[in-house]
Amino acid sequence: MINITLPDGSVRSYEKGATAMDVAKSISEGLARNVLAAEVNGEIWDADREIETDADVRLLTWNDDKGKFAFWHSSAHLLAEALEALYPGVKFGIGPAIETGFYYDVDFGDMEFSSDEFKRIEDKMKELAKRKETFTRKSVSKSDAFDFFTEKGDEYKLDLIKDLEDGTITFYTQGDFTDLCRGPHIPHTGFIKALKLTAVAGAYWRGDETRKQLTRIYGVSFPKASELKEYLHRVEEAKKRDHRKLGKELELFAFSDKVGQGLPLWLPKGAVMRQKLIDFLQKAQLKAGYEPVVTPHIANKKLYITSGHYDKYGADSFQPIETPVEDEEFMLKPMNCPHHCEIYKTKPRSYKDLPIRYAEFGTVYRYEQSGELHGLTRVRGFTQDDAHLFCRPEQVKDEFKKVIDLVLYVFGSLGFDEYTAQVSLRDREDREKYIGTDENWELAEAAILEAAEEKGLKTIIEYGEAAFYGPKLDFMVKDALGRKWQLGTIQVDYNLPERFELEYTGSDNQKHRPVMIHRAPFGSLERFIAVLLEHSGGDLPLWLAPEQFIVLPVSEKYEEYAQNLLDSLNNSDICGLIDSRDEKMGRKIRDAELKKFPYMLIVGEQEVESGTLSVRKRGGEDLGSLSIESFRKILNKEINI
RNA sequence: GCCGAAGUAGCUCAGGGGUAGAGCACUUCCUUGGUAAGGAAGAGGUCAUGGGUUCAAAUCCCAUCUUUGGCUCCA
Repeated sequence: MINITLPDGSVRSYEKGATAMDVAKSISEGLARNVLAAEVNGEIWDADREIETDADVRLLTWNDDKGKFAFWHSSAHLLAEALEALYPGVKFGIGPAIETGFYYDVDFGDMEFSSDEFKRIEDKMKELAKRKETFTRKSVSKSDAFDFFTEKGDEYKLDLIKDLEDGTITFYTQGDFTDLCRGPHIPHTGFIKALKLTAVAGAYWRGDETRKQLTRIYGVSFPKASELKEYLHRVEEAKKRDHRKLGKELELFAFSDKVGQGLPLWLPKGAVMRQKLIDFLQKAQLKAGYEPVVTPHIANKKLYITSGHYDKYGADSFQPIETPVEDEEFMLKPMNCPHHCEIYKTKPRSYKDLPIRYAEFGTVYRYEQSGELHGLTRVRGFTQDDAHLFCRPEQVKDEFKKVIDLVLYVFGSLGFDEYTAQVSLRDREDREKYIGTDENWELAEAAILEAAEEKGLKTIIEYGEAAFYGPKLDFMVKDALGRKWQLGTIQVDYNLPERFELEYTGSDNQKHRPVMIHRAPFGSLERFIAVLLEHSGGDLPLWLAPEQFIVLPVSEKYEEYAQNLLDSLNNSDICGLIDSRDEKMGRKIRDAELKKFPYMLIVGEQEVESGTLSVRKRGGEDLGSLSIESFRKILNKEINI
């Protein structure tokens, strides 16, 4: 007999070799029907894998992320089984579960694969699912595993086996399909009641551009048809918050083929909103001791040769602009840092001057691959809310902490409470690609980790994600569809001061090298606005809305009253307009709601007589009749963030 | 850049080898109104661009451009 301890602390006895499924059955039939896998002593197991010793067991269902993971991973196997049945000779790469759903990378050989095939494959998957095929686990030796896939002719699986340790290799079989797999899997394919293939894409084998590109087929699956329906509904709802759609509807920005791809045009309302964000941050930065500077959009190529950027990115950048007469070459500015270094160098610096903080809303241009461009989140011309801090080495940590405060202030003011703070360090092995000494890197990495720790920031550490010149701390926020984007960034740089030979005179009257910190709380205005739109669904906070209110006269008889109201409310912070169309109130309100005006001011006979205005908030809340003064107070209170 | 998908009126989209369609928006007229669409009439398109096939191409084929889902990249 063995003792199984459940999460609630209760202990039950079972025959040796009992499975998690047996445990579930002993509790209730209903639970047994829903068990997808189990956590046995912290390890995820198949529900039907025999337990030989005393163990802590947690049963996993659809309500556990790990249960979903097993479910989707099994769905990937089901996809592979269907593909093998429909396209004999197809070869398989990897087929994991992802955050939502699963994919499988496959090599169709010479066949061109398109999403037109989805229906056929889905039907086959459903047919196989109905057979309730069990997933059978089997341990195999490395040589047997080699033999199996050599005979099958699947070089991708052989490539994977090559890196596995003998004795740890397992196969899973369902129906006629056998895959190299660590598991675990759900009890049988019948659990998969609803599924949909969602996308097809090219993906390089092992993520390596130089290797063969496989066909990646994405899908989602669910234990109930209603959940698939709900999922598809959620996706549709998320698309309504897409910043590209909102940008068009709210007339914030546009693109033009003639201007060029990835080069956003800011329309009047978008430009107002953008300027408000700039003013907001500028104010906070002035308070925090930053000094604004301005630098040109082009610079001599020599500047980037000095900075090292030309060597690193020159070939993949917009190419130099040549002057008509002299033999000179200029580059479009891809970043502001070298310019700020030159500003630092305009006069000798003392240790007493540091830290120096130069800030610039600097527009930069980068040649991004055409396939990478995406709305406002990935563009070729964008404005960074950039600043460079020059400080003494012992000031790095303190400055870093102040920047964290500023980033959190910005995020807090705009309602980004769900972000990931990612510390990007060097690759653990490959250190070729980084410039600067090991010693400096270690100092910088330690400074970031300590600053984040002292600020109580919950971070995740990514090795190999550092910039080539230094480690960084990035703040990532998800868009409507769950894609992660980097917004705020703080980066330590020991390299540029070296290359530009920046100096200050220390208290010892000796020359010393300052440390540089790059930072941008928004990241770029473009990307920040994109993510802000997706989070707010276009319902911008009052202070950021391009137009705060719209006056809706009940008929043209009240036009003059409306105009007087508008004149007395408009000022530098508050701006509105009148809807004087010959339309009924219902229509005017509907249109104002669609345009996301924070406030609608209805004026008709009652208001004219009493000298008031009737206030409706965006979304429908009726604040009733107010005097102009009390409405102005409401606006001012809400706007002073 | 690579693998898929798409491009028809200002917007959202239907259609599809034989004279280009709808709804909304727009213009004019009627209506003078009270918290999410009042009514009528009108105007609006080289069906992304360039080639090809055909008696005939928006429709079929090829190329290019742009958008888009991924991959790789991201100073």
